[in-house]
Amino acid sequence: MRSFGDGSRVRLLCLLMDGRAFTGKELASFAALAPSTASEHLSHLRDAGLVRAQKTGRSTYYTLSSPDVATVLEAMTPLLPPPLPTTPIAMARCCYDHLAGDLGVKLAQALVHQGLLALDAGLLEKAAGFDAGLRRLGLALPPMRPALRSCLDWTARRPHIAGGLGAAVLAQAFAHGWVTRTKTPRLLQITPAGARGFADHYGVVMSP
Amino acid sequence: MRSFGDGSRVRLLCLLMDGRAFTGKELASFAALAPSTASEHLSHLRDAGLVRAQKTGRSTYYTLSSPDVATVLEAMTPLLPPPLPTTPIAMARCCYDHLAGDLGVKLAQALVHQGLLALDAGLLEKAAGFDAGLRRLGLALPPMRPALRSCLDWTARRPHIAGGLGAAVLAQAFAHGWVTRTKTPRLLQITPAGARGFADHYGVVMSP
DNA sequence: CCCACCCTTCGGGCCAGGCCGAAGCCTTCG
DNA sequence: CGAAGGCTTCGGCCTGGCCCGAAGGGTGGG
Repeated sequence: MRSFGDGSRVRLLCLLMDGRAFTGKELASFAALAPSTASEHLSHLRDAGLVRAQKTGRSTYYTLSSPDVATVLEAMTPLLPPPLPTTPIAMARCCYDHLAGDLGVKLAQALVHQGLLALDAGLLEKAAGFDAGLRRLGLALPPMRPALRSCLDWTARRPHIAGGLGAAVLAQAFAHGWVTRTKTPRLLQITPAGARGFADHYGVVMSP
Repeated sequence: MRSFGDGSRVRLLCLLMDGRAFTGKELASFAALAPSTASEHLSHLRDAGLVRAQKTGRSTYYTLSSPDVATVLEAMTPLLPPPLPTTPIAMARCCYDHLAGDLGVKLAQALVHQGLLALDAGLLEKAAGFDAGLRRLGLALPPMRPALRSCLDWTARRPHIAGGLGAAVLAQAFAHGWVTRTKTPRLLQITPAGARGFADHYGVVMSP
């Protein structure tokens, strides 16, 4: 519980929302902490069961231990008055394991337009064409996860797709090379192939 | 953010999950704090926008400022190893504005059985008979809220109904006198009329 | 084999802030 | 008008814990 009250720890957790595994050194430098301090925080988070540590060679890789942790962080963000300084061009971000940013919001709108999803009081829900749409788009949902969660975008304050569907969409985008990671955690770059892919598949056009 | 890291503040917020308004003195005694300490915490929480204070006569009544706050607390609970000491007989509790405990879990199962809801990977979702079921049961959804959220019960670890539907069910139960509040925050008593009402309306029978 | 690198542990400094009791202000009640 | 009850502010204590630098152990590269 104490983990969610400390700025540095929340910063570390937010970095891990990237979904990738990071080494202690990387996390320390991104979070602007001395390696020793970051190590202490990460040990604490590990003991609290919020992150998982995996030793590989001389590095230790940290990941969030469960989507539940990401859920808490997501739930907290609408309450933080300044939504944290974000990069100016946050067109495409990943949010733990799904797409966010402008791209995420527009994909959600596209799926509503295609009849897979519906908007109810600002939240996304399954619609009649859900299963048929999945097949048409070639999306495979991971098992053992809620198929759909609505997630509010940090900056745009509009819903995008989380849950199993969100993970499937992001996995598809990576598999097709539509997006690539950048040096900045969580920030994604849309490739030329992606611009075509998102347009053809989903009817989404990103403004320059 | 600091608000979610301090045990006393979280305790105060959890008390307000009752959904009712409490005075500062009540909150202080329930949270085992000196009135001055509780006052400081509550001022802090008010400044952070998490609770709302309303002065009435010589008392100040506090409530959670938005369902978003309850969402964070709910999201945090699966992560806390000991799910907080709960009352041994937690047959019926309210969880901010909806029913939880055994009664909440059983109501959710009943609505699944009646075809209003469906279970997907442990989470509740709308099903085909949703709208028809609402009319049959005489439930009116409040506007401007997500109709359905699945919420994990603290003790039973099984989903119950939150969101607008959860609020409607609880409101109906209060209106019909099926449940009454007790001295313990959040703990509800099922009335004899309630035992009949839940059985007739929902087909739910509470074991003694 | 030695060095470079990474992580962790230890010691110590330092400050935030949690906590309380006392005092002050306001409202209500007799 | 005085007394009582409730909330807040203030002062002061004190602990928890955040942070860092230095030292120690383990791993991989040259």
